Amino acid sequence: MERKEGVLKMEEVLGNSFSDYFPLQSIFDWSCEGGENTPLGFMELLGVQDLNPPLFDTGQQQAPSAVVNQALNPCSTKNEGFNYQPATPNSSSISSASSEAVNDEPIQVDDDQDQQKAKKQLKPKKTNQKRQKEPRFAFMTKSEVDHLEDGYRWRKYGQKAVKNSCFPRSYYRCTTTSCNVKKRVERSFTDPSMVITTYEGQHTHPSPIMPRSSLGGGAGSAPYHYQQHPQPFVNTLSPLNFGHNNGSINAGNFTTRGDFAAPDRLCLKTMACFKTLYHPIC
DNA sequence: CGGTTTTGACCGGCGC
DNA sequence: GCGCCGGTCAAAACCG
Repeated sequence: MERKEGVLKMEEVLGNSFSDYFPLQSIFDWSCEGGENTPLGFMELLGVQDLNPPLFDTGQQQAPSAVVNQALNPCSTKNEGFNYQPATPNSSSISSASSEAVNDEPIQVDDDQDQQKAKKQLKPKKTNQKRQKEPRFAFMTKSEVDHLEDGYRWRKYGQKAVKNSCFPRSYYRCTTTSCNVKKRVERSFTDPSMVITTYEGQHTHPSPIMPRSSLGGGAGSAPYHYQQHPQPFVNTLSPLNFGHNNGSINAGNFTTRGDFAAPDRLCLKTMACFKTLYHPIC
C-alpha cells in the first residue's frame, strides 16, 4: 500500500463522498508507519504541538496556507467552492452561523405538526432550525477499531448506511451536557483499514476521561492542555484557520494532552484534512 | 437501574 | 415538485 510519495489522497481512500466533505485532500502525512516506538497520543497524532509541521503554524503566515489551499484543492478555481477569507473574521463562519441562529426562532407548533405528532410523537425539535454548520475537522486513521478513543465520552445516536460504501457511518455526540460536539465515524470503503473521523463543534469542557497513567506521573498531574490553551486545536493545526479565526467559534476544541496514551492499534498513518464552513460540495 | 447502543422513521437540504 | 440522501430523533433493547 505504498502510495505515491507516501501520501494518501482522501479521495482515494474514501471516495467521492469524502471529497465532498473534504475538498482538501491529503493535507499531510505523518510517517508513523513502523512507528511502534512513537508514544504518540491520539490527539498528538492529530497534529498537536510537537508534530506540528511549520506549515500549520497558523500564527505566522497565511501565504503558505494559500499555497496549500491552491495546491490541494482542486476546486479552488471554482470560486464559490472555497471561500477562503483569511483576513475577514467578520465574514467568517461565525457570523454566518450566528445569523442563522438569529433567524430561527422557537417554532410554535401548529396544526400541521399535530398531524405529525399523531403519527409519531416528534418534537418540533431543533431540526426546524437551520442546522448550524459547525466547523469540522476530519482525519483518517489506520485502525482496526472504528470508534477511536480520544479521551472524551461519546454516545452513539445514529448510524447510517453510506451511499457508495458498504460501511456504515456512525454518529456520536459528546455525552457531556451542554457540550454539543459531534463526531462521525466511518470506514473508508476503498481502504477498509482506514477510519475517517470527523469532529464537529467545540468541546466546552476538558476531557472527562483520565488517561491511563502510562506515562508515569504525567497523567494525574499534568493539566489538560485544554486548560492551558483554550484555543482550539484546529486553529493550531489548520493552515487555513477554516476561514473563521475570529475566536468566537472554532472547529473542535481538540485538546492536546501530552499524557494521553494512544491505543495500540491506533494509527499507523494519520492524515488530517479540513472542511471550511463555506465549502459547498465541489 | 441508569447509561449506551440499535434501528427504523422522520426531516430538511439539495439537485434534477 | 419530487426524489435522494445525510443527519437526527427516540423507543426499545442491551449491558454492566
